[in-house]
Amino acid sequence: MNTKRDQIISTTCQLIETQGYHATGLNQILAESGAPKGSLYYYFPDGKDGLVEEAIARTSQLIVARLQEGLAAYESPAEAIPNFLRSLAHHVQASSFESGGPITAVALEAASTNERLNAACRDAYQAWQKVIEQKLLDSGYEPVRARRLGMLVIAIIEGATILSRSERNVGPLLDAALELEALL
Amino acid sequence: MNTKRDQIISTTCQLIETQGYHATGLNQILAESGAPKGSLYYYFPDGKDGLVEEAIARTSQLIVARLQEGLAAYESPAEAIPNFLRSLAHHVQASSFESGGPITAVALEAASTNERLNAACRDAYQAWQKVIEQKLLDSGYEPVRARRLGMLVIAIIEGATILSRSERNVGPLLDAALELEALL
DNA sequence: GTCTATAATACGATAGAC
DNA sequence: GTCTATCGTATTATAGAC
Repeated sequence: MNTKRDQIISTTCQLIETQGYHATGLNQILAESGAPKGSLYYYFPDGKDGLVEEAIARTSQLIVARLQEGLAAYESPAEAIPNFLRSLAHHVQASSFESGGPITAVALEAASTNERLNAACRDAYQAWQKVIEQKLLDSGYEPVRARRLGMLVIAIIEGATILSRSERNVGPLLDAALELEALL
Repeated sequence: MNTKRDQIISTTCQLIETQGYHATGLNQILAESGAPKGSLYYYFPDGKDGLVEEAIARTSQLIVARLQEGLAAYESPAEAIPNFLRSLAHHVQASSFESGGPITAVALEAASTNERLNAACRDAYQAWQKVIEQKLLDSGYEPVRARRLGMLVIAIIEGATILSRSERNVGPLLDAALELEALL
């Protein structure tokens, strides 16, 4: 296991979540990760884009795991999904609104200008939607609706997180959880 | 009326919508707006942040107007709001997925790092939520619920737009419209 | 109002020594 | 694996001429 390389990736995950892609410089990544300054292009010969692509993929897997774990805690999706939003609200507040929506900024920055990173974000979003969709299928939702709701839940999480971080108030995430209880 | 100054602002609106804040340089703004190179700090003595702050405010007003106009076309919010999402989907597709979520990227880039721009985005989001909330109040929704749904609708618009731009497919926006019909 | 010139700094990336 | 040094190019911003 290459722990230095790992450290660079996880620092990148944190910085792009808080600041986005363009605001996060390689110098800052090196400095905060404590990695040796000469090692970046040794570990990531593709440069910044290769590094960020890996960071997005790692974040994607982490969120999939968190989603699966959170949803497994309740049998009914109508309980499990709103409670996942509440745990997310807790996480956002605990980070002083510096975390939440770990790839959203990059997704928008890259959507029209960087096909490689756009693809990485698209894959992440689709993976997250699938976890929700599967939970709904397992409890008997019709396939078409399960797919649609999988999308909607991720969209609501993204949107409510943006509003919560912007207001520095988790009200939007908590209110969204309430409305999802009514919808599911 | 200062049309040169206006041109700079509207070019800035378009660029931050497509690319975000940090990816949009002053040089690019000047070049694409056709404004004279020496005039930027004459019109915007506060520099980039002052300019972007005005761009966000202008975008905010434009969206308020579009929302009010769109919602006024149908008496029932359960018709009006989903149809607004459909018109938004059309707009996103017509722009080849370069438009949509006009301040989302900036909101996230600025949330933790630029209080001035964060405040501008927060004000915009609150203004948009109020338009939805008022439409719901007018048709008899309970005040607490109207407020909550005003937030949720904006969150869904933000989230579904992100997913649509990321996938280059307006399916998420159209599906969200369908689910909002069921919810409202 | 608009221009040029430039300061001061940061960026991503590469080369070559060790 | 890690280093330093550096290239080339962006960035925001300012000073001063016209």
